Amino acid sequence: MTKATTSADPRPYHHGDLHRAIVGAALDVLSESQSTEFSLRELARRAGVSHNAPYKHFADKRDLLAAVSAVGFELLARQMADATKEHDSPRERLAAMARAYVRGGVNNPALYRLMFGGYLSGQDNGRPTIERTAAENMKALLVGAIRDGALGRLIPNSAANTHQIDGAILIFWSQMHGLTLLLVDRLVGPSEKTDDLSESVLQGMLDGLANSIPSLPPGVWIGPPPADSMVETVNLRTS
Amino acid sequence: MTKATTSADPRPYHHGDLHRAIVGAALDVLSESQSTEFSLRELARRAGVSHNAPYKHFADKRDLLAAVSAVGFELLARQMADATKEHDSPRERLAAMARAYVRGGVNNPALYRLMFGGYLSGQDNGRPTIERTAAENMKALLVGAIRDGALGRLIPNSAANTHQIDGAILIFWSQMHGLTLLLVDRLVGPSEKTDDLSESVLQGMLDGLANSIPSLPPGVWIGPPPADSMVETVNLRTS
DNA sequence: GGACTAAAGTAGACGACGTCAACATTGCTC
DNA sequence: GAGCAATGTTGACGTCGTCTACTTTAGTCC
Repeated sequence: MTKATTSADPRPYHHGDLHRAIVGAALDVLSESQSTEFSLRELARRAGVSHNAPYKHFADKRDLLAAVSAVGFELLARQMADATKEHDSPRERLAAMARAYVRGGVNNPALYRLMFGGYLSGQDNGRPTIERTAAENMKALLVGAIRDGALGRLIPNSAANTHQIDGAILIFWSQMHGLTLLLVDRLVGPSEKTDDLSESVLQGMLDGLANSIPSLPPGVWIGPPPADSMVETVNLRTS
Repeated sequence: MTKATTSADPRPYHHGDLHRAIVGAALDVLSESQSTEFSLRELARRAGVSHNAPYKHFADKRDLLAAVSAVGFELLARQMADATKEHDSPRERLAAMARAYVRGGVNNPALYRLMFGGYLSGQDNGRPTIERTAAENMKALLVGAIRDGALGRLIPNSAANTHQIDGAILIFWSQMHGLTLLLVDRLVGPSEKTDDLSESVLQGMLDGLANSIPSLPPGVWIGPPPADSMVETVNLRTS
């Protein structure tokens, strides 16, 4: 009976959904302060909870950051998917995706940097699973658009074409990723022209891809690394 | 006379060149731990100096990080310049630059992330001067290669062509920057194929640029933002 | 319906960190 | 050779991530 359990106590001992509340607070802080260096304790404070409560939901700070990052990937994928809905031609769908992608990064640089900045992906134990699947989903969107003919011709989903599609995706993704980060880091600007820049960079890229899609060297992967490439870093002491 | 000043004391009270020593220690830690989260105190320890000595040479941690980042830019520019020396054709010079650029990032991800990661460029008071000039130098290298005909034709240095060159640089830079970061974040791999990937991505890009160099929208800048674009964020209380 | 248990939250401690202020030592200048 | 500015040291403060031990609550089983 340390605190009165009077009828209208607004704060019960148990929060109810602290996991979601903490992630939400992190997203808030991220977009308010635009800095990736916030403290776990502040998130707890915002959620109206003791500084140690989050540890019941996240193993450590990195774990929390991974959850936030995963939400970021989902958000971005949704924005890209939504953007394509308004268009029919594959070319325009891809362009809309590009705009949405770059815009997503520019609108919330801190979140984008968290997603791609590599607090995660530290070589000790690769990118957390929750994040990997979110990133995979995003990649699937691109595959669709390119296969449907964004490059001026259909690319049926055969084994041979897989390499072509991967080549195109690599170019597209790295181009947009690079543009986004240059904008975010203010090495290119101004960011009000984000859409124009996306469009002209995309145009230059498509001109190249329409002529020849470079075939990637064998053994290359795009997206989160395949599981077998991490065998040596996995915990082997389960035997 | 707190400590004996005996003849062969290996550590004099004054270090001699602590500034350089600290930056050097930071570069060491960065490439050893591959984490951008090292402590000022550890650098001091490595330099064999009290935890507060660095403050006589750097205003704060951010200031130190900026110095390290500037060295990173200089290093990268040197590697790019060296790489071009072995080649005559503009196309090959640009390709060598691309390889050197991507390789530089992949060989020291933590440093590359520090350079572009945005501890700096926080919107409070833009990127530190020391870094800006280093980044400008790097950009100048690209301008040279592209002007000299890397796209298959000479682009004389006229005012009209400036926009074309900037368009080409934007595409080139964001493409290589994006590829580098995808490799660094292990979203594309394996990194042993860095050179192959650089080459095929470069090829796809040049095919596009050879056909049409997109003209950038007016008012766009590439490289560190022009001084006048930051007027509003500058401290105005000096009046 | 009441005891038991596991989940969820709290309290307090620890060492490390960035930074500040006060002090000590040294090298340079007139 | 005195004085001063530059450089280094010591100790302190508040904050952080994380650990351990304790308390409160919700659900389950007889």
